[in-house]
Amino acid sequence: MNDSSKYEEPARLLKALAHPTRLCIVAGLLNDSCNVNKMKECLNLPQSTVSQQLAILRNQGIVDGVRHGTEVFYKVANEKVKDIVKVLLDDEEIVFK
Amino acid sequence: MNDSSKYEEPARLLKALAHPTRLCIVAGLLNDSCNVNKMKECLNLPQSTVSQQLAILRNQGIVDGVRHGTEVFYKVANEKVKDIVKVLLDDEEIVFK
DNA sequence: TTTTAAAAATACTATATTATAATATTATGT
DNA sequence: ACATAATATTATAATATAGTATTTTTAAAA
Repeated sequence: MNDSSKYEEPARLLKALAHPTRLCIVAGLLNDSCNVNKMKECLNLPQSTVSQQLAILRNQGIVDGVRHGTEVFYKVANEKVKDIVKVLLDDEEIVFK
Repeated sequence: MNDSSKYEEPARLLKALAHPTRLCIVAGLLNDSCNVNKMKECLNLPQSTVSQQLAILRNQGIVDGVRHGTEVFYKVANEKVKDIVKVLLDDEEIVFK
């Protein structure tokens, strides 16, 4: 039986990843954590845009952030997502710098 | 440099997968090919809906179909996608029947 | 060549996503 | 308490996607 309700959760997960900015964020966090300001510089996007994309990733448990003073450092919080992104991007080294 | 144009193609691929029906179709085609009518029965969706979702998957090279008479048999045409879907769905056996 | 079956394409409404400016929150330093 | 820096939230206009009835195409059978 191919009850499609079974696919709703995994589809939601993929959907959260399926955007160039969000994919770039996750790829950049695969190896090192990073704060929002640095991301926004690297991505050349307004802070609000980056925060919104981070919220979408957070809502799916793909990333999570820890606050250090005024900054929040994000990391990838889902191992399955790490594997998927590595397969998708051919395991290349990606870093925010 | 985290130039996000680099992520546009892979994001498009994920986006095509990121829908319960399309994910279900791809999962169902992982091991065996299938024609549209059988899919539509299994999925309990109108033929036009299934064909539209197949068109989206075809446009990203995720599936392709071969015609046998009036029927078109679809299969997964992208190895990376197979790997991603297996990781995502924990490698479970899925078949249209 | 007309009919029938299967699949694809079209048209169109409803809904969702995207991007970003503006505003609010949270934490720190003065 | 006030100013400032970093991040989050809200509001909203533009654009994209979803679902499906209807129409068209493709191929086979009568």
